[in-house]
Amino acid sequence: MNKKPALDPEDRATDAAARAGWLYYVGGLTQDQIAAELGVSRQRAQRLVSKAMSEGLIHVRLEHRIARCLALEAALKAQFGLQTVRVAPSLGPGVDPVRGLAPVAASVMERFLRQPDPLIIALGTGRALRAMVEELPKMSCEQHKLISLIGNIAPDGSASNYDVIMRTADTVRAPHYPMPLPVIIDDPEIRRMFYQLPQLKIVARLAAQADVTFVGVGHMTDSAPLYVDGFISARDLAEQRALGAVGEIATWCFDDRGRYIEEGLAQRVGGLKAQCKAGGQVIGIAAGQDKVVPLAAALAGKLLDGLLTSEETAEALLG
Amino acid sequence: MNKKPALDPEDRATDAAARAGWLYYVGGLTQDQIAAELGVSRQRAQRLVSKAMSEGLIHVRLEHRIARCLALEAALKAQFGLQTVRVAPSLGPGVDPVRGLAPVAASVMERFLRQPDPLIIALGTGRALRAMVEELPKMSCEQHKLISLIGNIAPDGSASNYDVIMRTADTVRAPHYPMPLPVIIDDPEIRRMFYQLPQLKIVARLAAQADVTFVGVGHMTDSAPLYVDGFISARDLAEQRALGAVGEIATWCFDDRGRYIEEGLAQRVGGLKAQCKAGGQVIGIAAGQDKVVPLAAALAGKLLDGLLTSEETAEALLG
DNA sequence: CAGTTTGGTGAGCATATGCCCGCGACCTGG
DNA sequence: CCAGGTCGCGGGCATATGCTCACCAAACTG
Repeated sequence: MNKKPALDPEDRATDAAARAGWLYYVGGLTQDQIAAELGVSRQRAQRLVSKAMSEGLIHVRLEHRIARCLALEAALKAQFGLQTVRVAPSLGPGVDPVRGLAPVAASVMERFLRQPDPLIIALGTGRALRAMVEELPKMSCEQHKLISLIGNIAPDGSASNYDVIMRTADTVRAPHYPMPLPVIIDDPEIRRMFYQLPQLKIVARLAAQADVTFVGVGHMTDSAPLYVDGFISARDLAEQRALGAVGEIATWCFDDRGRYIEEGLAQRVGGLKAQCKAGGQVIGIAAGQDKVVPLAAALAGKLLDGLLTSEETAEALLG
Repeated sequence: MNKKPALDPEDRATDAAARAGWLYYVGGLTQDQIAAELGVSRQRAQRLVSKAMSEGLIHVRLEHRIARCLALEAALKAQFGLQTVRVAPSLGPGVDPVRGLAPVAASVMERFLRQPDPLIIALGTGRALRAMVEELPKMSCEQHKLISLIGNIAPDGSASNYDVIMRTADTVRAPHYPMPLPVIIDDPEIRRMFYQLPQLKIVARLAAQADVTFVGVGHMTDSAPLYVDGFISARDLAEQRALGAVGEIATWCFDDRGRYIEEGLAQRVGGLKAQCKAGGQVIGIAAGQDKVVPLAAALAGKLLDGLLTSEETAEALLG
C-alpha cells in the first residue's frame, strides 16, 4: 500500500520554491522576510528563490515596445557575432526609419565621446550617419581625434555634402582630420600623388589605429546614393553591379558575401576602407528596405563589428 | 516648426529604463554591468532599473500550479483581514481536498512547533485537523504546551475519536493538557461540577493564553459531523438549525454571520470556545463543498484569524 | 536680472544577496 | 552494525543593492 502519492518530496520542494519565488519577485519581500514568512533560515530562502528561478518557475517579460527591439538586438548579436548592436523602435509604417535611428545611434556615439581617455574615432558617410551627427548634443571632447575615411571634395570641387566630420567636430569640439582629396579621382597619377601627401598618410595611419569607426552602408540599386549624388556615373554603377556589387561602405563596393570588389571603381576611389585597430570596432549605421541586402552582405563578410539599425530592418535581416 | 516629435525626453528615459530593466531582470546582469553596458553611472543604472519596475514595464509571473493558490491566499487575506492563510493546490476534481490540505496545514503547524520559545497551542476538532496531525513529522517539542478545547470522553464513555491532542502530543513529544470531561454533558449540575474541577480550570486558563489555536470548522447539514458521529441527536441538530446555526467550531454552533448561538445545545457543551491570547491567532482548517457556508460565516464573524483550506474551497469563498 | 525652486547627479553607507565552506544527518554497501 | 559517501544546512564573508544626502544646473518667478 503506497499511502501518499500526493507527498512527493520533490513536489513539496518545488512548491516551496514557487512560494518563495512569488514572495520575492511578485511580493517584493526580502529574503529575510521570506525566511520569516516560511519559517526557514535565510539561506534556505535564498536557495528556494534561486531554485524557483533556475527551474524556470519565474517568467519575466518586458511590457514595452522596446522589448521587441532588445530581442532583435540579442538575435543579431548571436547570429552575426557582433559586439555593439542597437535596434531603434519603429515609429510607424509610414515613417522613415532613419528618423528613429538617429537619436539611438547618437546615444551610442555619445557614449564613446564621453570616454575621458583619448579615442580615435573614424567616420564614413551616409544619410543615417549624417542624421546621427545631427542628434549629437554639444560637447567638449578635446581628448579625442575624429578621422574622416572619405575625401572632402565633391566632384564639382565644392566641399562634399557627404562630409560629416566637419559637422561632428563642430558639435563635439574635437580635433579632426579630414581627408584632403576628392571622393573619386579618375586620373591614376593624380590619385597616386594624393596618396603620397604627408597629411593623408597621417590620416591613414590614424584610421588604422581607430578605436571605433562609424560608417554608413550604401546600396547599389538604381537610386544608389553614390550615383544619385553624382559621385559615380551610371556606367560606373552598372560596371560595379556587373562585378557583383550589392553595397558600399565609404564608396568601397562589396559583393553579396561582403567581399570588397577591387576592380573598376575601386581603382579610382579617394579614401580609406572602413577599418580600426585590433580590439576596436567598425559600426555600421543604416536603416531602410534598400539597406537589407547590403547589410546582410556586409555582415556575412564580417565587414562590421557593430550595427545600429531600425526595427524593420533588423527583422528583415533575421527573417 | 516643431522638429522632433520622436524625441520626447520622457520616452527616451522610459526606453532607457526598459533597456536597463531588460538587462537586469531578463539578462541577469548586475547593475554595475548595466552601467558599463549603457555607459552611465551605477546610480543611474539603479534608478533606471527601479523606474522600469515602478512604471510597470517589468511583469513577473509564476509558472506553477501553486500560483493560483498564492493569488487566492492574497485575496483571502485582504478580504477577511486574516493573518495566516494557506491554500492547498487541488489534486483533481475527484480527490478529497482534505488530502491535499493535510500536508500543507501540517507545515504551518510545524512552523509553530519549531519555535524555540515556549508556545501554548490549543487544538479543536475536525477531520481536516486530524488529517493534519497525521502528517506531522516526529519532533521533540518539550518547550510547548498542547491544550485541547474539547472533552476527551465520547458519548459511549470511550476516549473520543475526535480527540486529536493525544496523537499530536505523541508525535511531537510535547506536554499536553486534555480536557477531562465529556463532549456533551446533558445534566446541568454535572456540567457545572466538571467546570469546577481544578485541572479543567488550568486548561481553561491556558487556552485563554494560547499563542495559536487550530480548529476545524463543522457544518450543520444532515451529515453534520457532530450528528453523524453521535455527539448530538437529530433533535439537537434540528434545534440548532432552527436557531440559525450554519456551522460549529469545537461543538460551539454559530449562525450565518458568525455569531455564537448561546441557546439550546450551547448549554450542554463540554469544552471551550476557540480562543487565544491577544496577538495570538485562531486558525481554521477545513476544506470541502460543505464547509463553504460555515467558513464564510466564521470569517464574517471574525471567529478566525487564519485559514488553511483547499483551492476549490478558497475559490468558493471568494466567488 | 537675481533669487528660488525643481529635477536630476554622484558620493557614501547600511543592508541584502550570493556563494563558499565546514558540519552533521542520512543513505548505502559491506 | 559500521565505514564511507552524499546531500543538505547554517555560518560567515565579499559583493551588490537601495537609499539618503548634499550639490548643481536649468527653469521659473518676482
